[in-house]
Amino acid sequence: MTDSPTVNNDFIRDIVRADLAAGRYGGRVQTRFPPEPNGYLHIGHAKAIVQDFGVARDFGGVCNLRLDDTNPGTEEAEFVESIKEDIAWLGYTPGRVVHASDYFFQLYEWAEYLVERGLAYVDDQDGETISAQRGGFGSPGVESPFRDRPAAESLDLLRRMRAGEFPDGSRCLRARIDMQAENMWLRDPVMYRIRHAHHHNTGDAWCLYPTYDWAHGQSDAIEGVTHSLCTLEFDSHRPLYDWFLAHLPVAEPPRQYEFARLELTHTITSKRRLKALVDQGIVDGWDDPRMPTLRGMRRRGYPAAAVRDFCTAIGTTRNNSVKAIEEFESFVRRELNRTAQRRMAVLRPIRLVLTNWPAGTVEYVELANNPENPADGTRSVPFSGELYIEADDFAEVPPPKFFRLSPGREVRLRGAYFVTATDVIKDADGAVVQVNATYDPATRGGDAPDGRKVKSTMHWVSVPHATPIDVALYERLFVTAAPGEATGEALDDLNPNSRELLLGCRGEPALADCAPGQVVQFERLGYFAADADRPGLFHRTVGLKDEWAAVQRRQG
RNA sequence: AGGGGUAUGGGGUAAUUGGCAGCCCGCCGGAUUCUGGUUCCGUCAGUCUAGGUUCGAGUCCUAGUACCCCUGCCA
Repeated sequence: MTDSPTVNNDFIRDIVRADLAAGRYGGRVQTRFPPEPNGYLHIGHAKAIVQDFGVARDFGGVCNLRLDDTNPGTEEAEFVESIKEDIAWLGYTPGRVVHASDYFFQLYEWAEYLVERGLAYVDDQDGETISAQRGGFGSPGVESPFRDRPAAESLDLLRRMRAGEFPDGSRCLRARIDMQAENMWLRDPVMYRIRHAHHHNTGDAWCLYPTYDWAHGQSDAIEGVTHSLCTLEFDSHRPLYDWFLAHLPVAEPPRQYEFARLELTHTITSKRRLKALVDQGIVDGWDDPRMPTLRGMRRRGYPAAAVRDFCTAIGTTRNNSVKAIEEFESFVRRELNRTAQRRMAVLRPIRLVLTNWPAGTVEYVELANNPENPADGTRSVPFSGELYIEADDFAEVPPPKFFRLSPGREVRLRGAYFVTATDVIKDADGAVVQVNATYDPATRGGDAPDGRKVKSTMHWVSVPHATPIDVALYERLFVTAAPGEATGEALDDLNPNSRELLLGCRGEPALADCAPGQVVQFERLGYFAADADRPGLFHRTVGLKDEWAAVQRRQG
């Protein structure tokens, strides 16, 4: 390929800088984000969006949103709105919102221009024949018998095609390039196909629709795009992109640059496979929190800033690679740690009774909403002599390096008191159902006047104030494959994920105040997002770093 | 089969174009801490293979190997 770009983590900006320095495009930078409106945007698109809009922003240019709607069979107006919303959620504003179909007329004029110059011709053969004639890798193609028909004849036929005289698939317009070319896309590619179909934007004005290759570069040129960024699979299309523009009256043609698409472990970023999950009812829809769609991630509580930062950090290269989902999660955690308020909730409760607590007394303790951000203020949480604590926070026989509650040991209940376990009550099976303890009234607020320390602080919920809340837990982010696909990982991940589990208890009045979509950190349990539509339902956004894994390891 | 692209610690990604292989995630260890979280510090570990050029090679040359993309009237 010509001018293969240097590879580094931001080679596109290097190119733009060089173009600017060379005075190309009059010092102007313009990009575009060109999704086909046939599905919802996902994490893979986020990388392209961050790249397209980011480059424009960094160099004082604009980035248009261009709906690439050249194929009326697959595109629906329904998706156009969602695409606009998702881009806005990510924090970007298109310079203009345009459609490839806005350029259908100009495209058609340019097609006649090429026909008149003998650079395009109408082929009367069907698709199967054309495909067979294209040849294969290492073997040349066969020229169409219509390749050398007079320009006037092609022009006449093209006009009649446009007028609707011929049925679908009966003829097509082809660029007249080179049937011997090593690059398949140069073997007289199809420019126009006949489709008597309704188009969401142009209605019934056309029965002739341009292919991607005929529409894309030309749309870029019409719009004033300078740097046309796309994914690596279009690398082999670039000579065709350049060929069209070289033969059209375009002064300073845009250039196409390709980068690797984003892939994540434990995730699918194939529109086709995501659609299968939706269609088969495996997930609730495109905005199911398990989906790697922008809508799914938003519902799951991923901050847009985290998605943006991740896409920026992974850089833009020409290396195919699969990013670890853990790295993405680390960006989500970093952002959420700054912004999410803290709340207490107990996932697997065990009862803790303070035997020396004055019966019937309730106290309120003040807790910081977010130690990372004091401006978030404090809240009052009810405390009583009957509490739930995390079952894992108590061990009748503490293993080595276990610092939390066990008989005879003193720990702190966050923001409240020091407590010391005295004895346990077991059920018929010998399982601990209640831990009895005493509290030290002098330690109110969580500090001992005599300066003694405890090795652990634990979260708790007052039993009389506890309320169950729903939490949708996901074992791992998203899903890995559509059902029935032989990846070996598929449904195992999905089954436990899709269940909604009861998370224990709610003791915090402020929990009820969670706005739809708000993310909180439940102490030591992870980050949870309040569902936008169902009050009282929380989705697990991400766990804390490595969650309990480190604990398990230490405990052997 | 032909063409193109890409190979750097466990996972990613840099290296002023021939000059001390750096950074992020992760792991492990330490310090701080009202949660074993956060924050801070530190450790571990890498140039696909085989030759060659050179004072010096991740970088240049030769020959291999592996993976990705390309024969839609999809984008």
